[in-house]
Amino acid sequence: MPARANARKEKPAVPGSPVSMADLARELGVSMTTISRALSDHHSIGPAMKQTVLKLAKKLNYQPNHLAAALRKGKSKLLGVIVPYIEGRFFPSVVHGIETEARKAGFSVIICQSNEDATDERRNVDTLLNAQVAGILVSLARTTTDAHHFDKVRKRGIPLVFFDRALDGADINAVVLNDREGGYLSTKHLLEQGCRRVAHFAGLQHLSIYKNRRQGYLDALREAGIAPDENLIVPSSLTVAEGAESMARLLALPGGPPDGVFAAGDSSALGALQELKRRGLRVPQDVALAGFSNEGFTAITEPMITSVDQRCEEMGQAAVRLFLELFRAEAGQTFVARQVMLQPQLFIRESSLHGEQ
Amino acid sequence: MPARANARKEKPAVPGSPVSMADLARELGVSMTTISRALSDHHSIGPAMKQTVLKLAKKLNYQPNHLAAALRKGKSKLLGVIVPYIEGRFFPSVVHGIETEARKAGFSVIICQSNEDATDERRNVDTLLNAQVAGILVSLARTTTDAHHFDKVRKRGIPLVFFDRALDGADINAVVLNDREGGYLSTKHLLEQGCRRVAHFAGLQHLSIYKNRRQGYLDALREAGIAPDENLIVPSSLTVAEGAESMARLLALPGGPPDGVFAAGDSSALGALQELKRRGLRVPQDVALAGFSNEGFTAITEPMITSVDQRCEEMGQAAVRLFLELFRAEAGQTFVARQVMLQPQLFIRESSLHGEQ
DNA sequence: AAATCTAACACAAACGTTTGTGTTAGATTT
DNA sequence: AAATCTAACACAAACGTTTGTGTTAGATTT
Repeated sequence: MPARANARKEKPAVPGSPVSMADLARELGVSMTTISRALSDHHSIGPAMKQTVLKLAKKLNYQPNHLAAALRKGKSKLLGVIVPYIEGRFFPSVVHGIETEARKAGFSVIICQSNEDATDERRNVDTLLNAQVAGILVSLARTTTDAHHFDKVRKRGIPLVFFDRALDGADINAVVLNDREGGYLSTKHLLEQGCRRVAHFAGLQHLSIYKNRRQGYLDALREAGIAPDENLIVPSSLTVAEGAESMARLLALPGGPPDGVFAAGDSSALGALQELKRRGLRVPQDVALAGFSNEGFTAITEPMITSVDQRCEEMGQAAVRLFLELFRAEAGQTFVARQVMLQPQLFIRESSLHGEQ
Repeated sequence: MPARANARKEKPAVPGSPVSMADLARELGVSMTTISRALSDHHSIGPAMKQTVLKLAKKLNYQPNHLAAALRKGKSKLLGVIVPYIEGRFFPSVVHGIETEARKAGFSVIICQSNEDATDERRNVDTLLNAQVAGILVSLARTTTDAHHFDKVRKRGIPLVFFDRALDGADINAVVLNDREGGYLSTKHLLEQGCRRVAHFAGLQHLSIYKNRRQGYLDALREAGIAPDENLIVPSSLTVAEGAESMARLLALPGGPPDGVFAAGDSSALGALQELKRRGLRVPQDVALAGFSNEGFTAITEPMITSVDQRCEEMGQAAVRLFLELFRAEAGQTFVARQVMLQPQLFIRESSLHGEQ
């Protein structure tokens, strides 16, 4: 038997429990230091010993305990993600992108839902901090106005990255879509197709994404020398039902119906489409339509609906990359907060193509 | 100053770092034991002391370190979930159900994607074990045939629950949909609508879900006294394109076209619908259609497509509940493996309703 | 030949909890 | 009045790592 070092009480390995570094050390008659450093490829361990340790680790099926490592190092390999909900197309796709990109860097993602509720969101933040995550990626709940619960995160020096729905201000890290550009491209396209009275289903204006889409719409109008008509801008919750309803109201407008609609959400564009078809109006000949989000169903309806793609997966990836930069720069000094803006892509489909019909 | 107990080296609290139990103990001049037990409402701590500790914890904004607790207790509050991917309707909804239910019980969920790849799945299992999860919920990758990587999980005594896509065998815990019943209900409904030649788009037969849907189809035919016609059973990857193609082939059948189709997936039903419309055939008058999964688009197409709902969220919830039972019974002896079977729900829509058209 | 360097390891403390086992003072029982 | 009990705390080890600081033997330099 070789001399056994650094074993405080020389316990035998208990068969059922998973094998630890102590087990490897005992087996080889070396210290745990050597095991730990051999496994992490430290320079002070000889190549022969490294081989021996690696081989034994494989043979005994040693599995490192990340919890213990995280506790000691003060840094886990967990990445927290808070989304309003996991449904529809957008958030699942972003999460997909996040998980894929995070795993490449060796991080596991813990996912939380805020259910669009600020209180739940606050609880989520605490949960993630208690789980000692290395960073937090968050898309704000609709009801979040007070953002004090994120102060804790910064105070602890934990990287915080917003995606899609971010706080205002220049001192935050965020990945967002250029919603203004999306609104601009969409409206400009409708105008190029010959529309002169383009209406807009506008989302809740206290959310910047909807404010920006509206601004893009206005910019495109101005560029075309068309004065915006307040009657054509309809505040909306952007549901299917409200889309249909808004469409009906627009058709009854004293100034005449619009010849195009840019909806800030696909569902409301769908509602409008259904309403138009019910009335026997043709899309796009009578009214051209464009939505936002590039939901799966936009390629299925008849006619298919033109829409703005939000680059969901790229957004997730970009958020993780930004986190990684922050994480790695941590040791350094003050990192300048950065906003990454993704460019939207307009998918032109039948609902807006006059020439093709 | 009160006497300070149990402080090995009497370190002052360093301002930047988060407050620990040691800080609370120092502040109150009691032992960490008292702090820990006061916070966990242990009976050997007096009510007055409990109040004092709780108040101070709140005042100093003490946040427990779950990692440390998990390390010491050998039990974390993390629940691992492995899904093939996070997209479409099914898996995001199940994950939604899982997260909601898990959080109620104080668990956080770590999510992994296998990308339908057995090797990734194996890696996911290791990752989750290394993260010391309290349990694993998994829906198998399509390519998984060898399931040895789950042996480790059992050996460690960690609850393992399959959902939707499970291994065969009676010694596993699983929550699945009664796919046979789904196929049966769907086909029976088509027969009741007057169909006599019902075709079936069948998925990959090595996956039990598709085998069972096919069996349900056969059962319904037999019950109606109709001999199954092999020409009407089309092996399919269930994509939109293949659905259209299969439909075209069926229409050219020497024995005449079918008057109904039960597709094992909604996308292929959509493909069939599109093909029929291209050819000027009427749905459901010429050919009635029913799909499977109750995807969002089934309520949007014209006509809307009849489909079987898979109870995605209930499945997630049921999987978590089963995990919790296993988790809590752990201390006890052998738990008898259980299979929970959810009953599918048929959503009848225009694509199959002869009477209504 | 003495002094210095380097490679390759070991010591031991530390991360922040939890918990089985003392210990003490006061209350209760005999 | 002595013995026993209970309430309310403290001691100290432990979970499985990581890491700054020794220590030693052999190689290299002066």
